[in-house]
Amino acid sequence: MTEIPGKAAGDTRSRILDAAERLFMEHGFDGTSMRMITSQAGVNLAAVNYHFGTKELLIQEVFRRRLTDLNRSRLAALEVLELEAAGASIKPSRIVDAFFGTALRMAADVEGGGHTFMRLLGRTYTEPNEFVRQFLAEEYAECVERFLAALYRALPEVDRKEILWRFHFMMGAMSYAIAGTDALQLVTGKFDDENPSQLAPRLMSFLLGGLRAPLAGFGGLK
Amino acid sequence: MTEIPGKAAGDTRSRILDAAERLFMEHGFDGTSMRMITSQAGVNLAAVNYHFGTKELLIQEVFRRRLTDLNRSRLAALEVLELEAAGASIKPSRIVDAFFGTALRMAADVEGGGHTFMRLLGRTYTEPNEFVRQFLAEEYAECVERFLAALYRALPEVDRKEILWRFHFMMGAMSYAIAGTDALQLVTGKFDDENPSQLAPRLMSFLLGGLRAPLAGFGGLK
DNA sequence: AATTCATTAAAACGTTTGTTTAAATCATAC
DNA sequence: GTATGATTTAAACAAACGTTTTAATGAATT
Repeated sequence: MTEIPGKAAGDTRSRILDAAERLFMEHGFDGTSMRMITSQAGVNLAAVNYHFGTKELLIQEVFRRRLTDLNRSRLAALEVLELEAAGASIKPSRIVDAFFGTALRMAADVEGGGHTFMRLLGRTYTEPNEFVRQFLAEEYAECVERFLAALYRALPEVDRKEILWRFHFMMGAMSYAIAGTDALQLVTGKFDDENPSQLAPRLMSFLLGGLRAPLAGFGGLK
Repeated sequence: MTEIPGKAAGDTRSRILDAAERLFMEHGFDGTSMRMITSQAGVNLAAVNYHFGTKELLIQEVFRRRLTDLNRSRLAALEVLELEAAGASIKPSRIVDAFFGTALRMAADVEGGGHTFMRLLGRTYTEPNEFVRQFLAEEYAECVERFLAALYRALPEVDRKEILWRFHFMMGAMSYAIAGTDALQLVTGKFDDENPSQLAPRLMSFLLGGLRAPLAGFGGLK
């Protein structure tokens, strides 16, 4: 049971997960081979299959490792808000912060790997791979449901379908802001020199502006 | 030079491009094999290499075929606005519509393939593949530069860096809204039954709300 | 009718893929 | 110290990959 420095028990597992996380983020799932992962992790090729079974199960574990904590933190933040409100209505901005702000704070953790993971997660929302989509949906189901319900209560005068759309839009803006920093920086001449510390307040303000925007369908469109 | 119905000259090229477009959208670039493309297109395996050279050049052609028109339309819409204004300032909402509205109108064209392409394009913004990112950046450079300049002129009192960020956020919200409809629909119980006709006005209203949101940094943060 | 050039067809190329096998090595318990 | 179970290692597997090659087919020109 003694932890040996340099090569502790379970060290191989962690090394694989860390290497896979970074490589999946950089090259995608199909673009990352088992050999890339194991050589980056400094372990034998067969180690992935030994510890995780298959590549798909490794992908699943890469997500579960962090996603469980993320959504637990989100729900904990929401519960704090609900307790504080004590039955009264909660400001939508607080709810948005509990969901998106929590993710942004994780994305700000560069050293611990949270930044890498959030970039990977952002890309995965639009991942073609059916298996990954299915897994993500299940992992998110409860958390999203709870937050949507909270928003419905906080905005009782707004059609629920509209809230759903706006939640969708906010997810997109955040995912892309975290994951797609490479995309436009070539066009615009790199502007992430101060990333990601300045991202959070800017994005939050944008999201709340979008959430509060007048509903479509006033100018004749419907 | 006579066009023969049923199997016209260049028909093979188009069949390949159409099949590749759909398959890339569904399975990604690495997840789509040459054999998947050629069998879906009903042509011989060697046809892709004969007509396009390599898989990478095929990918490039899939994008160029539609992207050139899209950005041409965007720039044309912007020029109309600038001519109408005749030197006076242009409303930011008009500029946003010229850029994002044009894309959304293309995405609404389901039969002509514009919908498929825009979903592919949205996914590609966060594409890990270095080669694809580089190509997209070059293809977008001029158009983005022109629109950013227009927004700078329309909002002279706003720090240009802030405008750049918000443009970035808007790109994310749109890309995700078009490309990622599968992602959350599993969670939320599918809501694209009326897609994509209702998407455009809702998204435009959200984007404008975000663009007009008060800048971050009031509450002590900077 | 013969020739020419573009296109299509079938088969094979060498690599790389994820996974498995079987032997070697390790730490721990008896 | 010997046995045991977990882990690591090296080697090999069939399958799938993008691409190339060589021959057959097509239509238009001379």
